[in-house]
Amino acid sequence: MNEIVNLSMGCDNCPIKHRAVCARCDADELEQLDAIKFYRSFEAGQTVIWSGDRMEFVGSVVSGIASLTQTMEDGRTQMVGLLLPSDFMGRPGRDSASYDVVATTDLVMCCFRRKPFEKLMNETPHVAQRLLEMTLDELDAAREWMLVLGRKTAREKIASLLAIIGRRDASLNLGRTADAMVFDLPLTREAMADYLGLTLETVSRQISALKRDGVIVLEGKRHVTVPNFQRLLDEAGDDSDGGMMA
Amino acid sequence: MNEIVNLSMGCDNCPIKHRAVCARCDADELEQLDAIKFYRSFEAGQTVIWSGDRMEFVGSVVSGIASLTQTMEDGRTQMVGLLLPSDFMGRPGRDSASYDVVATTDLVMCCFRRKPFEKLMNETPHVAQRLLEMTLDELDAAREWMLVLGRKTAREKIASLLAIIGRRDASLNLGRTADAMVFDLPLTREAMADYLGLTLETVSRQISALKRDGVIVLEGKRHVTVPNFQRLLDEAGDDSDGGMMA
DNA sequence: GCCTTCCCTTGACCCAGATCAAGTCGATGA
DNA sequence: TCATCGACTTGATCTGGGTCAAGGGAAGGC
Repeated sequence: MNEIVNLSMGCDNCPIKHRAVCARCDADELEQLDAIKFYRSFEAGQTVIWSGDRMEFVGSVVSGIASLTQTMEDGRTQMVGLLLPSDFMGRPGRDSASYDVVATTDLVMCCFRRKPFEKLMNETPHVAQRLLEMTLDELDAAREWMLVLGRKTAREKIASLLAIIGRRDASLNLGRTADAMVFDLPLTREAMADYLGLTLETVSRQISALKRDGVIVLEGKRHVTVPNFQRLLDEAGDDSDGGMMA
Repeated sequence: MNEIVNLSMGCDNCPIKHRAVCARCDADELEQLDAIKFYRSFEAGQTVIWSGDRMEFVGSVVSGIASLTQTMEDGRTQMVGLLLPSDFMGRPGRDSASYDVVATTDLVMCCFRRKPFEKLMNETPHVAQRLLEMTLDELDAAREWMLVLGRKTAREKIASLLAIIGRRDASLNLGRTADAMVFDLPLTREAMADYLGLTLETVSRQISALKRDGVIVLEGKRHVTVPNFQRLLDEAGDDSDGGMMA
């Protein structure tokens, strides 16, 4: 695909209008944004932009998941962020991408041409205000993740990731099933390993171990049930409920 | 100390006026900031604020270094940020601290009462604009650090940290000595370990190894000379010159 | 139906870095 | 002058997670 698509979608019925970078905009500002916006969709596995490439647009994830990764010359890679629906991609004021951005699932993005977007940001405060909030949240998430990467064991890392994905899913799918939590993993074992600073073999082994110990129940390779969420948090080494995600 | 101090210092001769959160402000805005500002100094080792404490002020580091650390219940700690001169502490809109902030060296901060600062931020765009820029830089630095924590070896981690400290020092102390770089480590071995996700013994061993291999020259325990900066970057696993810091 | 491919699991072995344990060095103070 | 203390170094040993290797199982193509 990688085509500009017409989704017959406007801002009115946009699923992320309350959380995206445009959430604070008034009708007039939305109109200005509308003039420079277009939708693009990507298939799972497709690269949205390569690190170092010129960045012609910035934008919001409407649906699906994208990952930000950094790569060393010798091929070691570390995922440094996950873009979930409503998250913003791109840095105003910078004209080349700092990370590889890859669609982890099928992905739809609401894009803005970069130059006009920057201009608009300087002229109207609401976009910049919201972007500051979102960036501060991302910074907190990144710092939370530094603790995971630097100090947690492999088992704790896996439990932390499951807790984050589970919590996010619970907040989106209003379905709060008493205390049994059910979700599908949106990442391959390899992507999880890249996120957690582990190898895919270790990820697989630790998931098997958590399953064996009854912390999680697996159906197939991706469908997860967490019978006792507090138990999962204990395994993650988190006090009470720390650990938000972008 | 921990006292409010009068440093007979105004904004005119402030050493960080070109890089701090107030860098974009005009005379009028500076005056408004001046009305809610005060200086505080802390001795090396003193805690500026504990995670979870109510945050009465936000502010900029004028001189010295502070560290942000996260701690798990069992005592494992991870440093998640270093605040260098001109860096901003505190999150507008949040009323309790998310991390322990500790003065790593003697420290002077230019503080603003939080509530009036937030109000001012909503009314004037220049502070918010600058804060957004700074937050985006910090986010990049945090992500850079995630690669270090997740994928680098102990030796590469040490080399990365030395490169960062050295580069910062070079940019402050205009003294760019051809290509021999000289600086003092502002961190103990333990603080380095906390930053790098290592133990202090491993830090000590790797520093000894880099010294033995001629990558660095040590005088005493803190004074470092880097005869060949490119060599250090190679040891850090960085391509060319990546790895900024906050 | 069968073959390929991708994703995942499991086992055997190894090593980088953690842990445990003694020191060394230099500053401070009695 | 000597004791103390904090910062650091170095050695011996252990172990969690990496590496290498061999498969399994489900989906898609021919």
